[in-house]
Amino acid sequence: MSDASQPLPKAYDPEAVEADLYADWEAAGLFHAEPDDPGEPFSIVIPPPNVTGSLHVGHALDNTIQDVIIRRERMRGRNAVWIPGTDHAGIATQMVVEKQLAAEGRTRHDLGREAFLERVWAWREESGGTILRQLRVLGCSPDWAREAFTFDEPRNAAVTKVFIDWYAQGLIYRGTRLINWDPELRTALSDIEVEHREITGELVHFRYPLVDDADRGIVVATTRVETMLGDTAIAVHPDDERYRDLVGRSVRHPFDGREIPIIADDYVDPAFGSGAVKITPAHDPNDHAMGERHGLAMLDVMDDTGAMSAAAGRFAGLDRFAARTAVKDALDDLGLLVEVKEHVHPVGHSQRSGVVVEPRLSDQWFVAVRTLADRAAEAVRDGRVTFVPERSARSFLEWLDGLHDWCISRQLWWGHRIPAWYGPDGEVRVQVDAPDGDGWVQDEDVLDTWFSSQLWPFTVLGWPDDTPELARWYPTSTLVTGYDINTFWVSRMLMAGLAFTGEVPFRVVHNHGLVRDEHGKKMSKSFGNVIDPLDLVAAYGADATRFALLRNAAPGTDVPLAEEWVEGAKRFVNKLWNAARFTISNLDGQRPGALPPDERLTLEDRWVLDRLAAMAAEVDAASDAYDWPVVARGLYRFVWDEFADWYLEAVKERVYGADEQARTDARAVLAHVLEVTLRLAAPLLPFVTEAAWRPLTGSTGGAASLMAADWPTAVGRVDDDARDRFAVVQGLVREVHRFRSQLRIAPSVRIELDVVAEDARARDVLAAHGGLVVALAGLGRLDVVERLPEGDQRSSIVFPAGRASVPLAGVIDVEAEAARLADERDRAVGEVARLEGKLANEGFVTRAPADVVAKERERLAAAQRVVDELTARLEAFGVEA
RNA sequence: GGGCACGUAGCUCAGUGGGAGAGCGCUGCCUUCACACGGCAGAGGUCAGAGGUUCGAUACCUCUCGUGCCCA
Repeated sequence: MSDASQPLPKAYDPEAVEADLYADWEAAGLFHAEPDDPGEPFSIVIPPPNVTGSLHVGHALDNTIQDVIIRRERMRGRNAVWIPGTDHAGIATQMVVEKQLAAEGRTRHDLGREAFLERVWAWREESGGTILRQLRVLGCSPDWAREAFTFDEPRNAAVTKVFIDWYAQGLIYRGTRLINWDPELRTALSDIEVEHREITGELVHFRYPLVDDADRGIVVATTRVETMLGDTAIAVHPDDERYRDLVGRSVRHPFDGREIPIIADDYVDPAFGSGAVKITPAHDPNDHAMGERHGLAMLDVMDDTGAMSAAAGRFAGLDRFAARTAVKDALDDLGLLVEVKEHVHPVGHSQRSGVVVEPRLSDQWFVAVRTLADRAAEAVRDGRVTFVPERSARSFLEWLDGLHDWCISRQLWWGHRIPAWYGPDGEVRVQVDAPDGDGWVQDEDVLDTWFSSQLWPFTVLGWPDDTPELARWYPTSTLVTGYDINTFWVSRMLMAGLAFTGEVPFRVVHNHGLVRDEHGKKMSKSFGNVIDPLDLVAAYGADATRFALLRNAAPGTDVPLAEEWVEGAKRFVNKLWNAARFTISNLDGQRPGALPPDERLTLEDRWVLDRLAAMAAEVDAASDAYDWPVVARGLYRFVWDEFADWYLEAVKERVYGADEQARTDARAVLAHVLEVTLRLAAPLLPFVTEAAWRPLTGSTGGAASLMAADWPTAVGRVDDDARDRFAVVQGLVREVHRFRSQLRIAPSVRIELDVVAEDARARDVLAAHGGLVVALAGLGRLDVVERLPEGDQRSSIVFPAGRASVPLAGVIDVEAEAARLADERDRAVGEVARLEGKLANEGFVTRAPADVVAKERERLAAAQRVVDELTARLEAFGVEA
């Protein structure tokens, strides 16, 4: 651990401290919670990443936010637990192992189900869960002892119970329905595993000849012409004059001679294409619905690989895309092809394999979601669950409203096997073990991974057993996830949670956005703009990586990230480190403790305590609101612009001075402010704050870590008077700096100043704190006078609370000085004009609030003063006004 | 087509019914005893456009244009 006797390094070195600090926290048990620990319960469950995954920048953001929340809640004294784990990622994991097998020239079928599963488990033991280990590098502090897996034993039993219970309640059923089929992976998918992408394809118009009048036909348009092999109707709009006389008649299928009826249905859009639509109920969701309305035949013309089946006649065996071309050519040969146009349209792709999904009739298991979704929606509407940002709730509700039954069976091996048994006489039983008697065969399929992860918030706490964890930490407090996951997972947890526990699984859903590159582009390998969070940690440290992510992570808003911004965050971390280093090295062993009595606080002490109070209140409130950019900015501004830039500079006089009492008092305030600041920053920047806090407090780590310190509340003290008075000092100091810079006066030149104050307070401040101004502005002398000395060897500085006169005594370039004065005056003249215009407006003076008008009048007077002063000064230089 | 979000400095973003801000980038000066991963100063903006409300609009309302996302 850090050794307080060693001098602190000049530059903060994350690599030198992070691993040790993390190990120390973990060894001290600071991540672990028990249900009977003291404090109000607070719990978070991790959105389980795929066991196959490795940490990408989206995970880094999601888990950093969770870590910030849980660290703060621990410091607030809550009985806080953060439960980590992974999901078994049915398709992804199976694909990983199948790929390995393919490299050996084998398939899973060569191994057989049992051996294959053994192999997947072996892979999981060895390589799975990399991502959780990577979270440590980021400083994440979940309760590792409670790590869970969606496919481990306790979760397994829960999944089976849920399936059996829902089946008994009629909420799970088996049926032949149109589902999304992945012909590559040869499995069903749920609606949400289908991504719609805009594709440029062809809109093919072709003619179906009428049965009773072969010279006449009806033209239809389609982007998937191969599906015409499965057409069982032609539909037109009932009000469409063009086709009115055709409804009820039939067309003849050009390839197999079938007669296909022409029907009328409101669903048809007369304006699209020819106004007539071919209907393929076995291969299109809308057509399927129409087929059910009209009792049409369902003709399935494809097999499970996406190739045309025997039902496709002469096209049998062709892949669906080859068939598309072949059918088009065949129609052309028959003179039935009318037109082929380029057409951009959305096409469903498998999220897993990337291939075009085929809507297909199939025997699958489904969850009837209507009643579950309605209960979930109710919980959102009555506020049992709230969303941050609130607007997320609205689209969530709309989505729930349109939800279709959920296809939960997958034609895979890796996953929870469906507890359904088929008897020799066709009987179906849903139960844990095989029914008595011979000939019972278990369903071959497994359940969708989401079917188990929907149970995550309560199964990780021990459900269905009645555990102390469940009693204590359920419902969980906050779920942190990207808005893109609301439909996938949040909705399902809500439905399942309400169904099985009677309570919502979490009280708050905090949505963050997606991490993008610095121009808002999605990160993608093909685009080459992917940022690896582990590279960031290696180069800039975990704290800087966390800070850079949080700084732009407004609720529900995408998070742009660029490597150079992380570099910027690192500079901030270094700034904090050096402010701490300065403080600690000047304390001479003094520890943070009580502040000096009020009467011994100096102006800068009172000011910094006021700023600290403001920052602490802002950070606290913004943390409650999950407004991370405000939290990050609040800390940044205080540490850099207030504590380091002004307070540390101001306090040096006392720290380096000879007055023993003043030095002790200054040290006390310094130590106090730094210590509170470190506590406020600790959830965001756990490493650098801990590394500074230990030498500051003399802590040796372990249980006595900053991590375990109290979250500061009601710190500092609001002090408007100190703020106003310090502003007088700041205003003058800034103007002196400007003066120097514009006249190129070297810092070594000690400027001497005679100052006239505008009012009594300013006079009082300048008289009492002249020394402070002298130190901060690098002056040789400061005298507060009643009247400024005259003379052409002097120049003027106008600052918000007064005017100053500077003897130039030959050090000044007269031309540069004249230019400076003219520039200053022009600025003020513009200001005067603007304000005069405003105050000349009758409406403004009579209708605006009196205080606003008064303020504007004061501004005008001040600007006029500047103009007068500078004009006089310019005249002294011989410049005409 | 429906819904949501968003157009403010070169880039990424704050912001408020009454004097346009930050970080990065850029320019100049400064190696002053916490920090050159630093200090000080500076340049840079018709706050997308048009109407409306108001004494006053970057902010509130309407429309237009543009961008992104979700759903159909």
